Amino acid sequence: MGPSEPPMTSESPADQRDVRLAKLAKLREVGINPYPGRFPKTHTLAEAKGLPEGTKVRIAGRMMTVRVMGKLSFATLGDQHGRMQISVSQEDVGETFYKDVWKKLVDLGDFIGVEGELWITKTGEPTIKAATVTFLGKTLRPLPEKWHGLTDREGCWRQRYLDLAMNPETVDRFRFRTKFISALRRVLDGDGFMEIDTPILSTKASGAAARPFKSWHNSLAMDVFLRIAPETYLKRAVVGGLEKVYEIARCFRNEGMDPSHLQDFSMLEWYAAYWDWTDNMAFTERLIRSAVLETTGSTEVVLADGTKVDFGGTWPRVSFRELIKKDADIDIEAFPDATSLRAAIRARGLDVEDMDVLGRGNLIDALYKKVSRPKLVGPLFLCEHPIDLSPLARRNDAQPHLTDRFQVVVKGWEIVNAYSELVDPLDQRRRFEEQAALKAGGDEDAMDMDEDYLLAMEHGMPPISGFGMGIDRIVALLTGADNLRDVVLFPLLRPN
RNA sequence: GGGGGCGUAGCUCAGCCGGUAGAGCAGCAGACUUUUAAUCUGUUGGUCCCGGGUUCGAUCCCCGGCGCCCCCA
Repeated sequence: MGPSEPPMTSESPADQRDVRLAKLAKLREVGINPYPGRFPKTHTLAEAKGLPEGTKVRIAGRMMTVRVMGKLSFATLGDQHGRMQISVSQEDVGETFYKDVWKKLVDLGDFIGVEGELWITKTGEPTIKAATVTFLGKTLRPLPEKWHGLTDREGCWRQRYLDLAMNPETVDRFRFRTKFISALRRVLDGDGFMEIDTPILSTKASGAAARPFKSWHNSLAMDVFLRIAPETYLKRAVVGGLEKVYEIARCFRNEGMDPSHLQDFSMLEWYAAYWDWTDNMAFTERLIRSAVLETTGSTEVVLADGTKVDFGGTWPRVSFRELIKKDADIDIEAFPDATSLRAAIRARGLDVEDMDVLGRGNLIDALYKKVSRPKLVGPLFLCEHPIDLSPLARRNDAQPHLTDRFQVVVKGWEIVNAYSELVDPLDQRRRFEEQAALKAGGDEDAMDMDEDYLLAMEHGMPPISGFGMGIDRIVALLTGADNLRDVVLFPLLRPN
């Protein structure tokens, strides 16, 4: 032992990390590599548990608990799929190894490999009787407590690896996320959609009404923005003749955070040529229903607060106008501009954030979010959005002040936003101009003019219907999480 | 932006009316060949989030700050 390593005696108190550093040095001293290169396993722990007695196996995992009783020990190993008991006896592994290595140098949290055969203890526990124990990775810090695990919510976010190592339900939640996304991919791929990648960094944050993150490209010497949506690029692909495309796109919005909004999040977007919004609604119901059924085993889901939501069958269609009329007693059709609508909202004694700077579209949206959305359980389709709320959506043929658009709302959360796309380049130009004017007037969520996208549009678009879904949100709903950070492995937090 | 709450050992948590801190687990030393939150004996470990203030004395009261949560705008 070197001079810098504290002796492990009760007279010389040491930090648990110091104790483990000393053990690490000791391992090397006795010729054991604490960090070997590989360990071929024959079975996962879950697999090994189901084998017949007497089967020889090589298994590996992290030491989760240990019970040393003189010359015989039991320990629990943990791997990605479960836990399993092993037994280590002095008789089998030799007195020197047992006393000097197993009892003195192996800590909870260490990775070990075990070669041995399966037996069943008198309490019926399938156990691997170790013929050899191999060191696979020395830990320098203790794991959280074996019984309670890591429960501190902030701790789980900041040190997700500990949350994963200690709490099986956390692993289950993230495994669900992965399975759900694969289920979505499977339906889309099976329906002839092509998965493509579009830029995350671009010179224009387009495709949604949101504030972007801004950065600087050194060698091009220009501002770049992190995408707020993949929309305009996916539509450029449709211009090029890719008729059904989708992307699972990480998007970034430099806006307020709350339990249902993160600054970076995953969105599924697709675009289908020759479809309209009603085709899209039918497909949306089918996609979500089948992904939910496949991953949860039912179309009915219980949310974090106990509310039951059923994704089966046909979901109700509710118009934007009816909803606001019902909840705020305001008929938005009667107020064709922001000024009159603002007066109507004030006359009902309602207050909406940033009321004086919002355009009519965003004003209606803010009103809906205040009076209606929190009450919605769903799943339901919210339809007939006003045109000034939907700068990229197609105008309805019969009611030109409305758009062919729908959202899916579940428990007050917007899960999906979709519409028949605007494919008329001249109409699109006018709407960009209106948005730019709103932005100049202080509506920071309004959109910028996007000439490059207009150029693509002018080369011709077929009828298109598009769709966007917040992956994090639906996964949170389906897993009973009430904060999106519970379904993101490593959420952004201020440094502690 | 406003209001409320939380922050104590590696982890989970106590801590009364202000008297400089405890438990369980983990760790360390020992006993123990069928345990599984093993048990038993002994024992180490603290920037009580940070900085001020009040006080003879502050984990506790006051002010400011930091991190996180919840609610509201």
